Amino acid sequence: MTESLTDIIADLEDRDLLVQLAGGEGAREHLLSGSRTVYCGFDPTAESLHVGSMVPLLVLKRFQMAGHQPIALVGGATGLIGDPSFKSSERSLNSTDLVESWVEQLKPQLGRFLDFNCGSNSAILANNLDWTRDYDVLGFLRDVGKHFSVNAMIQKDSVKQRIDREGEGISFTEFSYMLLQSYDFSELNKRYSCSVQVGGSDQWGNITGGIDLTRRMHQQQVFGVTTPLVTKSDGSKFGKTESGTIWISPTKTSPYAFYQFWLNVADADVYTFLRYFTFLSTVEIEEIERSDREAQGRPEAQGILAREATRLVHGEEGYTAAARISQALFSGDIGRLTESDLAQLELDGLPCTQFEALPVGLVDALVRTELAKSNKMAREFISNKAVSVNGEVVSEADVELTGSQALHGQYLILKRGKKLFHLVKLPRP
RNA sequence: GGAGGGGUUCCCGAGUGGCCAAAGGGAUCAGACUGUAAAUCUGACGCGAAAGCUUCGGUGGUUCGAAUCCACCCCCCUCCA
Repeated sequence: MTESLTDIIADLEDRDLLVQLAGGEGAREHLLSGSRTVYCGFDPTAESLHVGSMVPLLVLKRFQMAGHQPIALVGGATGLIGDPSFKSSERSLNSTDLVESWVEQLKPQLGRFLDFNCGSNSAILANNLDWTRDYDVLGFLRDVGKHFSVNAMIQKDSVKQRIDREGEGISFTEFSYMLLQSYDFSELNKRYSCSVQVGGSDQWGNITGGIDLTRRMHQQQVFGVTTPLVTKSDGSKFGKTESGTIWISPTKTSPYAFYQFWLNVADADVYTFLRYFTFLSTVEIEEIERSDREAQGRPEAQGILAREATRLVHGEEGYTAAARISQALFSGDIGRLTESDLAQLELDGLPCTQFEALPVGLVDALVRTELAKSNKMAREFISNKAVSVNGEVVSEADVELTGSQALHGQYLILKRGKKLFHLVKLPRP
């Protein structure tokens, strides 16, 4: 498999996915002259990865596609400590049980992006708890700690605000994080001859720490590649919507919601995101951009991005289901949906609530379906003409939902605002 | 252990006895305009239909009345030991 090496660095540069190379001039040459082992770590800070983690993860995949061997590392150990990099305040520690369960949930998510069965550059899944759990304190301080200068560590940008800024501080626990991540790199170098680490640009300090440590402990020159942190043109935070974080896990964010997230990406960001989040070639992406510019009206790019990203994360089936729901709900005529269309929407993961009996006041229904947080909000939405039932705007707060309105005697589609739908299911008459 | 500073509604941040459900900004939500964009404008933003009720780290207290005063406790920060 090593014979088909491509220039991964050129590819990353092309896609604006390369922020910095660490480890000196030799990095590109190193990657071009042979199949290398490349690692990227993901800390368990929740039960699922979110879209923000996709950039480095896909970069790892890009390395594999370019002929290198990827190691996806789950931070079973580092997740117990907490990375202080560019965090404005100390975080509270999660229990070991919790972190352990998150590790188990992250593993399959990481795995699905990489190929574990492709010969010499098959992916490896590792957990840094494996080599830190039984490391004794004195040994660690003597072998690893001795190589770090606190003077240098407090100069790092990543912890500067925690040290300089009035009103903030940093515990020794978090301060030690860098030692652990650095040690991971040197350990992976020893175990797997891993010579490249990929990470977001916020990981620069931790990566260079690992490069130095590996040189000191094993006399090996290793390298780092940092990827951009995804930002949005309007300055708001990437990966969050009104309903919260966009997760990879289908139980936390349905494929439909995931698809909608990408579909709603701003024009100003969409071509950048195509480069970051899809495997379409830059030539294809430029072509999309050109044709969008020439056509007036709605660009194609969001649809393509949504399709590609959803396929990557939720597979072809997830994508078709998501696209099918979107098509049904946004193409207008909700009243024309057939009974099986509606049943399919439910199966496809449109949020759905079973009601036991009718009539139910509309205000009540909005609260029960979580389309409104409180009765007060529900009333406000109704009076703003933001609520519709089966596609018909309802502006009277005291309206009751009755069985006779139900489509095919069984379903009601509630809509709040322009984009939020909820299926209400009634017992069969 | 000592000295000092601080903990306000999602976030930042005013408020230092009644006019405070608590300024201002941000975020968010809805509407108009649109392309399920962006920008802009309008409105909402503790709960309640309302009367009213519950909030300003916690618990008690002073007072006709407390986010504001007092006591104790918890947590954070800075400096000293």
